[in-house]
Amino acid sequence: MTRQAEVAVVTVQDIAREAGLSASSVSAVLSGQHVKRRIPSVTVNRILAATRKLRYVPNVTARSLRAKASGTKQVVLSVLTSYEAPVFLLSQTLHALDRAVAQRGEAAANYLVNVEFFHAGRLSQLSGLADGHRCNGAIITNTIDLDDHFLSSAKLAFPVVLLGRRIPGYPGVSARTEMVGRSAAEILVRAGRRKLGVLQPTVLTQATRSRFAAFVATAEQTVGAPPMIITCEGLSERAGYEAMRRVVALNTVCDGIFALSDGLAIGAYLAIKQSGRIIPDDIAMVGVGDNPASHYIDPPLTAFESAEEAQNEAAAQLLINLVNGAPEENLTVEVPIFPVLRESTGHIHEPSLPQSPAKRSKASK
Amino acid sequence: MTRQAEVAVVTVQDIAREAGLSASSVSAVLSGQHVKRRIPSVTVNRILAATRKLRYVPNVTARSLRAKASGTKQVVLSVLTSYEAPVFLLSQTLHALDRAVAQRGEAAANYLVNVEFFHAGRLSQLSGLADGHRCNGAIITNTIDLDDHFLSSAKLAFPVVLLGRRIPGYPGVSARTEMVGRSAAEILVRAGRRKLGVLQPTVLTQATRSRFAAFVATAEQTVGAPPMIITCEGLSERAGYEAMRRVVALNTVCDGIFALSDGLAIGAYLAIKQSGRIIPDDIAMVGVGDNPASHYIDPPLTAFESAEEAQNEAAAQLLINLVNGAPEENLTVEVPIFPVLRESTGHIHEPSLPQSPAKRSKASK
DNA sequence: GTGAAAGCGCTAACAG
DNA sequence: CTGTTAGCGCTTTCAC
Repeated sequence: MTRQAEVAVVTVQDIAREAGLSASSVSAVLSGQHVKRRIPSVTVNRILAATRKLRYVPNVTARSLRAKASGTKQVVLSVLTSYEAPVFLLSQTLHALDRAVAQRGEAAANYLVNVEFFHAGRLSQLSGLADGHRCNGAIITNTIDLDDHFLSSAKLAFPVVLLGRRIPGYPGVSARTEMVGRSAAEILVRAGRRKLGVLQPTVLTQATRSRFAAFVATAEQTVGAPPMIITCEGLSERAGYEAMRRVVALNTVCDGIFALSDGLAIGAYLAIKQSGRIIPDDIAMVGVGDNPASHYIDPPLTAFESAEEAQNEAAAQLLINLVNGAPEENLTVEVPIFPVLRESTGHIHEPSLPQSPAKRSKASK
Repeated sequence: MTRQAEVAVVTVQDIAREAGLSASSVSAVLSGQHVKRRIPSVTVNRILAATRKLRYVPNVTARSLRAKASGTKQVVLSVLTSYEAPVFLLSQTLHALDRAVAQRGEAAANYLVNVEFFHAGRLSQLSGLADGHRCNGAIITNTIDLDDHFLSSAKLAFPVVLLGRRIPGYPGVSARTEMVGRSAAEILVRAGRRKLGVLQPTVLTQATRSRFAAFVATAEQTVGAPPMIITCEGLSERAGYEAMRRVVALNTVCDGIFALSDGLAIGAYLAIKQSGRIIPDDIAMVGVGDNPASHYIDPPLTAFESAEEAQNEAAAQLLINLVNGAPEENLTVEVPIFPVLRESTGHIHEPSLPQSPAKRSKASK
C-alpha cells in the first residue's frame, strides 16, 4: 500500500528506443557480445552513450531469472542479523550453514548462502519478508524487542529459525539464559563478593534482558541488595571502558561485576587497572558471550560459553530441513550454557585450553 | 559449459499438474490467498499435499521479478568476503555502505545491501560474477592470491571496488602496507630489540605478504639477521597462542615480535605470560589490524591502525558512484597507516584514548 | 548486422 | 471457486 517514490526505472527497452535500435542489440552490447555479433563500433558507441545518458542500472533479478543456464542457484538461505550486533559470531553461523549445505552432496551446488542486515528494531522493513522474494529460508538473530514483536505478529513467507531467542510459533535454537544471570551472581557471591554490579548495554535483547533480570533477582536474594547498574553505550570494548571509567572515579565501587557481554568486560579491564585496582582481588569479573579474546586477556575472564557451535549447528540443520519440507512443528532446541571459571573470579586457570569449536563438534559425532 | 548436475526443478506448474489444478490456484494457496479466493479446504489440502510430495522450493528470483509492486529493491550492492577472514571489520564496511546509500535520500529505498561469502581461494566459484545476476556492484575484500589471480584475468559484469588490496584494472582502496612491515621492524629496533620474530598465518593475503616481506627485509638490514618466523594456523587468538606456546618452550626466544594480525598478538600474550616472561621487558609486541580489543589488553598493544573507517567510507562512495555511472577510470585511493605506540613496546600509554572511528570521520570533514 | 519472438517462474487481473 | 492470460526485464535463438 505504501507506494514508494516511484523512481522511473530504465530498462533495456528504453535504451533501445533512445539509440534507435532493438533491445536485443542493446543486451548483446551490454553483455559484451558485440564482437561475436559483429556489431560495428559506431553502433556500440551509440548504445553505450544512451546507456550512460539514461543512467541505466541492470535489473539483477531479471538477469537471474533468465540466466538459468548459467548456474543460478535455486535455493537461497540467508542469515538476517542487525548492523548493531557484534559480528564475531556471524562467521560461525555462516560456517555452520555452509557445512550443512555441503552435507547435501550433489545438491549443494543449488544452494546459496548470504547475509542481509537490518537496523536493530527495523527488521520489519527488510524487503521480501512477506512475499518471500529474497530467500527460501532464514536464520534470524540479534533482534531487539521491536523486531521480536514484529515477528510474533507477522507471517513470513519462508521457514525461519530464530537463533538465540524464543518467540512462540517459530522454531528456534537458544541457550538457557535464565541460568546465566543467576549463576553469575552465585559465582561472584561464592568468591566472597557482596557489592555486586552489572555492566549492561542501553538496548537490551531478549537474552541480555533475561540475564540481567536473573542476576538482579539473585543478587537481591543472596546479598540483600540490588546490584549497581552500570549502563554502557552499546556492547563494544570501548563502551565498557568508558562506563567503567566513570564508576572507578566514585568512592563506592562494587567488588564483583557481571558484564552482559564479554566485550564490555574487556573494556572495563583497562579502566579498572588504570584506577590501580587489581582483578580479581579488588573487583571480580564475569562475562558472557564467546568472545575469542576472553581466554587470553589478563587475567583470563570467567565467562559463560553458550556452546555457540552447537547452537549454530542445530539452527543450520533445522533450517535446511524446514526448507526441504520437514514439518514445521514447534521445533525448539535449548542448549545448556556453562560458566568457564578463570582467574578473573579468583579461580585457577586451567592449564589446558578448551577444545576449539571445530574439534569439539567433530568429537561429538 | 560445465553443466551442473541438472537437478529437476519443481515449479508451480508441476504442482498444478500433480494436483489437477491450474498454476494460479497453486500460487494463490502458496501465498496464503486461499481465504480471499474462497478455495475450499479440500482443494487447499490437495495442493499442499502435492507441494510437499514434489518437494517444491519456490524460485525467489521469479517471485522477485514479479513482485515489482511490492517494493523490490532495484539496486543490489554486495560485500564479497571470505569465510576465513576475521569478521570484525565487516560491520564497519557495511555501515559505510549503508551510510553512503542513505545519503542518496529518496533513492535510498531502491538500494539493497548484502554480504556474500566465498571460501578463500574460491571467489571464482561465486555465481553471477560473469553475468551480473547477483548484484549491481560489489566491494570485494579478504581475497587471497588465487582470488586476486582470478580477478586480474576475469571480466566481471558489474563495477567492483577492491578493499585492502590492489589489482591493476580495478578501482581500489587500500592502506600503504609496505610502510607497515618496515615501520614495525624500526619500532622494535628502536626499542632496543635485536632478536626479532614474526607471527604469520599459513595463508597470506596481499597485505600480509607485503607486511611480512618488508619486515623481513628491514630486519635483515638493521639487525643483520632475518627474523624468526613463527607460523600460525590462521589468524585467530588461539592460533597465536598455540604458535607462541611452542616458541616459548625453546631456549632461544626472540625479544621483539611483529604479529601480522592483532588476534595473533592477543593469543601470544597469554603464552608469553604463562612462560613467566614480561611484555615488553622480555618481549616487545607489535600488531596490526584494528582489533577492538587491542587498546584494552594488558599491556595495551602497539599496533598499526589502518584508518579502516576512512577506507570503508571511500570504498562505499566509490562503489555507489560507479554503479551510478561514474567513469571507471583507474580510481585508486591509498590511505596512510600509522602505528599507535602503546606499552607493549615500552611506550607510555597515552592517557586519552584515540577517538572512536565515528568521531574521527566526522572530524575529518 | 539487426530485429522479432520466445520464455525463465511466478503472481495478479480478469473472465468465466 | 477456478482457469486463462499477461507480463515483470532480460537474454538467446532464429530469421531476415
